[in-house]
Amino acid sequence: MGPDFFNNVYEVACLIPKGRVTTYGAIASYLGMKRSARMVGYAMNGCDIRSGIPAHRVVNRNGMLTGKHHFGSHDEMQRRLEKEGIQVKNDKIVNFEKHFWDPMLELKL
DNA sequence: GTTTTGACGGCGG
DNA sequence: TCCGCCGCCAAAA
Repeated sequence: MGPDFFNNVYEVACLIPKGRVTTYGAIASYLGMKRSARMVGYAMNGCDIRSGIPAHRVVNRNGMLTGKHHFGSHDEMQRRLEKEGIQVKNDKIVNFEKHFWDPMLELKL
């Protein structure tokens, strides 16, 4: 794990399996900053969409694509998710719980 | 320096 | 169930 929070966020994001998604809060919790979910979002804001970080797999706890405006076009995030087999309706992931990937549970450290 | 602003989430009414 | 307030904390203004 890198020394700074931002890099840790990026590392975890890259570990999200294709076709799965997680939340800002789950990542924050995994990094020991449970109450700083906003910082995770802020960190993702700093990441370049072209850097290869699958930021589209990170949504808020309701499974809503709140960060879609940070992608090239408004439907870019949704398109990427659907491309991985995740259905999105009204900016919300269908069967969110089913696709949810909890780093705390899968990585456990 | 201080103030505002979020890609959030928990809790109370 | 739905809605709104509040704590969180780093960056930008």
